[in-house]
Amino acid sequence: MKLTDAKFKFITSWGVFGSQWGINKTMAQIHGLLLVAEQPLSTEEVMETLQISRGNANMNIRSLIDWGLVYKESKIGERKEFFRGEKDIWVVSKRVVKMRHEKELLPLLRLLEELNCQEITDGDPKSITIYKETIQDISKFAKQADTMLTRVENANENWFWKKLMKLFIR
Amino acid sequence: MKLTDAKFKFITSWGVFGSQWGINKTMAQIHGLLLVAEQPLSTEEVMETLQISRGNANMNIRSLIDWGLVYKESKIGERKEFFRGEKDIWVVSKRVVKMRHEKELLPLLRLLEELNCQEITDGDPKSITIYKETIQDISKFAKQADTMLTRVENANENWFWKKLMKLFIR
DNA sequence: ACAAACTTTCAGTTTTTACTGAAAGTTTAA
DNA sequence: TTAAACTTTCAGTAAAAACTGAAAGTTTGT
Repeated sequence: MKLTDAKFKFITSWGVFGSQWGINKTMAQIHGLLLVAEQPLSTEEVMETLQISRGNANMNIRSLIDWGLVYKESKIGERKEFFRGEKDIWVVSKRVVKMRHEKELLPLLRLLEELNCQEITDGDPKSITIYKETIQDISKFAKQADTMLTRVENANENWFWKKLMKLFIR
Repeated sequence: MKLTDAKFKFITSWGVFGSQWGINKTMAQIHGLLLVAEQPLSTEEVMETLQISRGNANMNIRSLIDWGLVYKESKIGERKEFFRGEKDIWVVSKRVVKMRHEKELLPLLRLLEELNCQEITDGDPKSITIYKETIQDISKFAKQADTMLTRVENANENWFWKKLMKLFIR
């Protein structure tokens, strides 16, 4: 098998996995491409390799930069921008965790807070109690998850895995 | 605020959060509805409450059953099927983790295994080495994540949080 | 100040995903 | 064995998400 073919296989699959997470296929493919690229690539090279339009390439590269998974670079003597993928997979996952934390858990916490504060004025008292308990349970859980995620986001790789592995070996 | 309104607010938002994860909006709404329902509900009641068609309700309820988030129940004297939501949020998350583990991580592990085995016959030796290292790093990480997830899936709630909290408080 | 080189935006289009509703299938009771 | 009561399926349709490409915007060197 040729190296190029292996890389293409990786990129394509990375796209599929990405789309199973909330990340769109092209965004994941660009990320995959930059993960296995030895040198930073230009927008043109990304467009060409993945056969996508300029707009598409540009938008998704921006997104990846927002996520902290790709960095903008310039080469001396070149006016074009080049893009370098974050290669440290631990850093990549921390960024993804952080993004999902913010976009998925924090809004839930806010909603639960709001529902917890709302006085329920109308309804069968027993039903109200049951409902409040349900919301309380979910809140408690969400808060614990929040604490844990915050800590993962600030953890150091070796320390994290070492501790975590130890933890699970009863 | 009326109890019914609060519940509706919860259900609608639960749908939004669901759709940010891979779960489709209606599936998440049905789940939300059954989370705050005191009694098991019939397909008809779900259809009516969420204003959705029979086919849609049926399909998504099946999905929820597959995920282990909803149980089928029968009431004596009633021919209809009723559906009860899993209320223990810890159980709910374990099921979701398990599902995502199977659908998202295992296929990645298989791909990486495959790429690791493939002999690369053609390409610059140095480039091949770099590529192999990249794949190796990702593999190593994916395997650790796999081990961890498997253990979470089998963990007991109190034990899990207690240990985890201890772990993170340096 | 100009224009070449490059990046960003966005209206229109394509692709993908989800939903409807009616028809087919299944179960139960008489 | 029949039919009523219920569940499932799926072809067609609607809604949502992603992509294209050309036009507008920006930066840089002379």
